[in-house]
Amino acid sequence: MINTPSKTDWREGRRHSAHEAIIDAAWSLVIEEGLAGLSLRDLAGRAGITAPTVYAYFDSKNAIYDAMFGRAATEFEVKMAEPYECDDPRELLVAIANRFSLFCTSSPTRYQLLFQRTLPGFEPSPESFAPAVRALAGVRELLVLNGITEERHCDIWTALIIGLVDQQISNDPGGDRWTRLIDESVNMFIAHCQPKRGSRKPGSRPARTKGIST
Amino acid sequence: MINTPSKTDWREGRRHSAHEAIIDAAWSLVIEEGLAGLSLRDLAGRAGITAPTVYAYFDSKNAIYDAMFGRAATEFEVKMAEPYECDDPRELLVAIANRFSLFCTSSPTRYQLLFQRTLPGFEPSPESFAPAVRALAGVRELLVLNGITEERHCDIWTALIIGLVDQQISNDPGGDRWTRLIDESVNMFIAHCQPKRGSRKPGSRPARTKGIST
DNA sequence: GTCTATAGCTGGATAGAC
DNA sequence: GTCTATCCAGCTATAGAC
Repeated sequence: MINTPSKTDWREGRRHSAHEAIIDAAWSLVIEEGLAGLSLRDLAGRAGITAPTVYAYFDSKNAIYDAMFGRAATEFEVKMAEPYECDDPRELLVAIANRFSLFCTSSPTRYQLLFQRTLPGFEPSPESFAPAVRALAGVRELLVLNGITEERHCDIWTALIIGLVDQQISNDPGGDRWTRLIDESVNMFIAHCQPKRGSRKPGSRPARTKGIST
Repeated sequence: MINTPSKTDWREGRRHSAHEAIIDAAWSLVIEEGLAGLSLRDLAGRAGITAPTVYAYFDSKNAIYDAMFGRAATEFEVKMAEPYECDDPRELLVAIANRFSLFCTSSPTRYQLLFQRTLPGFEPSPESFAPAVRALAGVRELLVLNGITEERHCDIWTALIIGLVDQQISNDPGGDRWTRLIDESVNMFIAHCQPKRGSRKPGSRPARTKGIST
């Protein structure tokens, strides 16, 4: 259903199909009412249609969540793929962590849908999930640039950044009590993963890549 | 309501009041159906009573969540306060992190209620929250034992451990991909917070305590 | 595609007899 | 305290006219 936009030009002609307008309304609604507060009535009202009309575009409520997930994942990929202004590998790591943090804190609801699995019975489709996977592969590349290739170090990285973001959103929403610790945390992380680094060029560290792939 | 057990012996005589039995049923239900899947009908059925009878013990559904939160917080306090078998401050940190991790992963639903705020419109009462605060104060003490007193270091600690637990529960439920990294992560953390420590006795490091209290 | 109307269900919460 | 019966609100989803 999502992949069959009925041949009308929903990309060239109007730039904004009814399909997209519904997802617009859905996002504006869940940002106010929470992820679980999405009802088809309210959604339709906000989109300027009636509830049954929604079913002309989506098969079910979960299909709407899936489209919302897909948009969020695409936004994630686009945001993370923007060019960086620095070259130093360490600063790149700080930059990507800050960018990730900003992406998450700027919309906790989006963060909740993308990275926490709180909706009962909802699983994103592979198509909606794909952009997020690509974005995370980009993160992995930056770690490699810093000579960090071991699986467990990558896992510590993701845990560290997610932990900072999670604490920020949960315990100091709107503030910066945890996000301001990103720079220091990256230093801690790098110092651990590159203990013997002096002034050598990064990326030249021979590290065996053991462990499973993600 | 919780603090007025109507004078009957709900601690000596039967060891298990009806009040407690309902919370038992509530927990067994949400563990199967998820936190949001708690309905008064199902709950009553599981407790061997009818739905209206629940209102003889709790004023509302949120009051039930609050009692569930209170029990979880007490379990948390009890578990974290158990004596440790080691004396070395670093090993104490590893032990407490592992204990916390085990507590969370052994019941993701309980973790979700206690540490993630996912229930719309529910806020635990101060009385239910108190045990969790006391338990976290114990964690702080262990950090001080390691000479870690600065606010930002404590915040990095909580973020790091929460991040490991969160990734474990979200991306490898039932496994140990992230929890097995606790020991190494504690090393990373301590190396950062105690950079100049040689063989000096821990706890004697003079550190100014700046920052707000929690 | 969009509407009105409504089915069918589940939820929290209450009334009142016993 | 516990029950039966019920209210009322909300939800997803469908039927069928236009």
